[in-house]
Amino acid sequence: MVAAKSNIKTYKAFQTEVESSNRIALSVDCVIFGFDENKLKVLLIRSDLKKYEGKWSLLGDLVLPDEGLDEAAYRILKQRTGLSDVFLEQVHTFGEIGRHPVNRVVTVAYCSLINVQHHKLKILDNELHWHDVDSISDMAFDHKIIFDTSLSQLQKRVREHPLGFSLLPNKFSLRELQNLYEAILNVKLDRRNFRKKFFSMDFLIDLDEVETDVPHRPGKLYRFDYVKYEKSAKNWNGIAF
Amino acid sequence: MVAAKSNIKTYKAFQTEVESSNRIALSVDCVIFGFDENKLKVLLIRSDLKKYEGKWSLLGDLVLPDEGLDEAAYRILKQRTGLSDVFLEQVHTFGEIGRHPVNRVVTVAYCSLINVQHHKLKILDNELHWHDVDSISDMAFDHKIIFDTSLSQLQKRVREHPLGFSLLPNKFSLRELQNLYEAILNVKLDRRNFRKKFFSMDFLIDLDEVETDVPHRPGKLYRFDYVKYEKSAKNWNGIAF
DNA sequence: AATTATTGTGTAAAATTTACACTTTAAATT
DNA sequence: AATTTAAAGTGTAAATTTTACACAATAATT
Repeated sequence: MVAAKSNIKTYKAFQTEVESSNRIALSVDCVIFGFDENKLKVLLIRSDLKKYEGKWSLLGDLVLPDEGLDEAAYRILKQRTGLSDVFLEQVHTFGEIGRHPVNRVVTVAYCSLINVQHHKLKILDNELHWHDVDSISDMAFDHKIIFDTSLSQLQKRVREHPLGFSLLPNKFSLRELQNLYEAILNVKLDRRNFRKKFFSMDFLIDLDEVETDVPHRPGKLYRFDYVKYEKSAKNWNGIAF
Repeated sequence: MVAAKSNIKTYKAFQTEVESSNRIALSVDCVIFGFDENKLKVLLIRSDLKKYEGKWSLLGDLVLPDEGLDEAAYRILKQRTGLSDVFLEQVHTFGEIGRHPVNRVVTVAYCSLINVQHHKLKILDNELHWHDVDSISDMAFDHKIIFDTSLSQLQKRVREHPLGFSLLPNKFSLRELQNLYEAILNVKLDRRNFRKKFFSMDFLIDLDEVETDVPHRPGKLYRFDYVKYEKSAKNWNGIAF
């Protein structure tokens, strides 16, 4: 009796298949958002490719053979900003044929939110620069598309989860929080309704402190209660404005 | 005067960098959802790796050097189901070090929604099988995680956009539509409120036909107005249940 | 003709969202 | 010290959306 035709491949067979296919390079690009002077910013670097000389690009690197994708993104963040322990989320993977002028490079985009006031944050490289998100026109590679996708996703996420706090200093006033949301969503919000909404969710901790050095009545300062948020996040419906 | 130290790399330099790094293989895996007998289904194939013999896996393949990611996903769908022109959306990219037992393979997951009643649909391969989504336990590789991620994303998407229609025949009754939503979201919905909601959005076309061969009062049949949806999608707030 | 199973329909209460203006406070100015 | 300035802090009513809920109509089956 003849054995039934089998579809099962050995390891060897698979390995051969992988090796014989032309390889594709894999990179990670980070869209690093910050918030400063009431503006949403993104951290960019001058392109290191001659073709894109003078253009700005996202912070990225090839993924190392022995590191995961998230890991690669964290490495880039750490290298470029000195920060670890920051918000980081995969956004989308971009793999159009012609997206890189030299090689076939598929890139996994990550969105990161950092607090630019953080004392550890040092922009180590003078090729790096914080750009206003609304003054970005063209960029190197397909990075404008990646950036646009990431910003859209941030706008969506920030309505569903209070991620925005990652962009603020630990202590912040409600005005700062509202400015942040207005900057991200690019809308004007009603102050009373905004306050009502945020107080109705239970994760602002009143610090019993107030702003200093403001030329008017100072606002109270709060911090975000991550613990309470983690617990209540599931049964919260998001922010409607 | 000495020229300032430059950060600019030539094509050559980049190419060398890419080539010298150990390469990572890239694949695409499709989570193909269907809806049949009032149950949400997913199309799986018996694993072709000896290690996972007897386990089921998603439909995937290595990405070819000259094809984009979406393109690769469409190719797989076409090969396995005979269908083109179906809903397809990238979900997430999985790149943990040990996720593939033989090689370093990073995979881009796609979610696809197909109408299993479609006349073109032929499951060509008898290694393929439609599984109830709620009876899936372990799978080959990290495919259970990929599947869970895709299902969660589907549940979320289906509340924001009426994607569900892709899973139904062209003509459907409101009961079928509700069954679909109940199957995807795994909840019971109020019939009157469900109908109200769907009629309040304007993209059901009354076909002036009714179900046949039902042993009770037949329901009216509708079809989905893709054109109207495309126009009104932007200013629609999603489905709350 | 009666039974059966499901379709089709409306309304009232509850919850959420929106629109909107005046008083309070601290710093800066006179 | 009094006045000015700029933003903080606060409540309510209307509109909208969501939820809960029950009975008459219809076609097929008996």
